[in-house]
Amino acid sequence: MAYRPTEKTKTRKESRRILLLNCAILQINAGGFSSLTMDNLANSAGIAVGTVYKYFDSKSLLFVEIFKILTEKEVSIIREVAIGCGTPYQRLNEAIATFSRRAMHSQKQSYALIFEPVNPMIEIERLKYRKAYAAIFKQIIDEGIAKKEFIPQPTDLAATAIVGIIAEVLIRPLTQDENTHIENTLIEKIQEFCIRALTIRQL
Amino acid sequence: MAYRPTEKTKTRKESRRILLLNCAILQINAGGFSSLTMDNLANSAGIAVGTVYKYFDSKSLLFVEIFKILTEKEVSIIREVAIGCGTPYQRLNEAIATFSRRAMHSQKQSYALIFEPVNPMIEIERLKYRKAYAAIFKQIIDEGIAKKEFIPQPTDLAATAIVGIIAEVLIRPLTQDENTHIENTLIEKIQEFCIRALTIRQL
DNA sequence: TTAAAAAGTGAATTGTAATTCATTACTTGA
DNA sequence: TCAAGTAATGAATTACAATTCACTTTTTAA
Repeated sequence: MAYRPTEKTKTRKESRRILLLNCAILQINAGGFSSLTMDNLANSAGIAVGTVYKYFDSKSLLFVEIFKILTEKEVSIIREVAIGCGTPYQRLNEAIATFSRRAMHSQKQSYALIFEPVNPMIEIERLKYRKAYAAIFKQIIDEGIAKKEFIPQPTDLAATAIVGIIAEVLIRPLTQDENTHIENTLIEKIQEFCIRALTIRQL
Repeated sequence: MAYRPTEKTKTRKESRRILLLNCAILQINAGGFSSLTMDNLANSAGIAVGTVYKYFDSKSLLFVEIFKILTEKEVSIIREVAIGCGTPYQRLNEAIATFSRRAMHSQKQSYALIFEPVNPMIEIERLKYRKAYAAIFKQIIDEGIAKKEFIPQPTDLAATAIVGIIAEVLIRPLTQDENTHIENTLIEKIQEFCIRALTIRQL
């Protein structure tokens, strides 16, 4: 005999949820996960703290959802490149370059996704994220070995190693915010290092 | 006309300080940095919380001191190996193996030192720690290039890459505590991957 | 209009752990 | 033995942010 949620309210609710996610992502891109509190999220979205809890049961769940949104996007972009055209050699180089370029263009975000200290729940997601990257590299490497472009080797390890190299060489230095100067030949150097480890070279 | 600290009291104070550090390290080895609170530290040392503050001005400073103790030890062990006898090739392999073996033998500790989420003050120390490792690898690689054992290449990057590889391939999997089975050929595989990236191979 | 349901509010509560500090207990040299 | 200085104590305080909840406002359908 009374109130029932209608299309209109459902739509409004959904768009508010998205607004909240967007505000949260903006904040994370500006100052990392540690800078996002339920209070400042409510503020920036222009609603009350209590209301945030109508949309997300807890901060942890909110964080996990955001983490998944951001990482799934990144992973899918690299996956596109990886299954694109070209030889395994070319696609590996392209995948490394794309991963690196994107990291350099949103430094705060990639630091947050790869390195920033987070709670255990997100740390679990982070592991999946890194594994997803490795799986992509592994596929390219397997194919490259099949085509005799790459040396036979444990491909799981090689793929994981590449993720480690990019993280350590390119993303970790972003800790020292801003002033870090990254040479624009760095990506090429990373590619060359990885390729040397993978390919058969002619003398 | 009265009390002055004597040798005896100074000695007692120093040994208590060391006791506290040891208790703290035990706790960290058992459950990581996150498991150490000022309360349980005081408990395990058998003293009152307030007393801990007579020895360490804050938890952050205590943590930094512990972090330095642990990492300086690790780094100095690898450094020994690195400046030991043998060709650059041999010493690189030995340095990688030592780093890896030590990590595998004290899993909780190496995870804590390399990956565990920590406060910003320790994160700064961690960066120095990783750089110290890289510096050791760099020295070996530079020498190897001079002796034509390794291919000329940006050695800073190669050294950092090796740290990234070991961290990602070997230490990060330790996150999933205990049950993680690590093959005992893993170290060899890491060595082979790194060597391929560095050396000139005969066909 | 109106009553029921849902959504929104924000001050108050809770949880957790670091840190303080008034008080008590030792140590020392006279 | 005593007075002065130092060390130890641990309950109370502080800090900080997540979370709750009694209350108000909005929305809907009869």
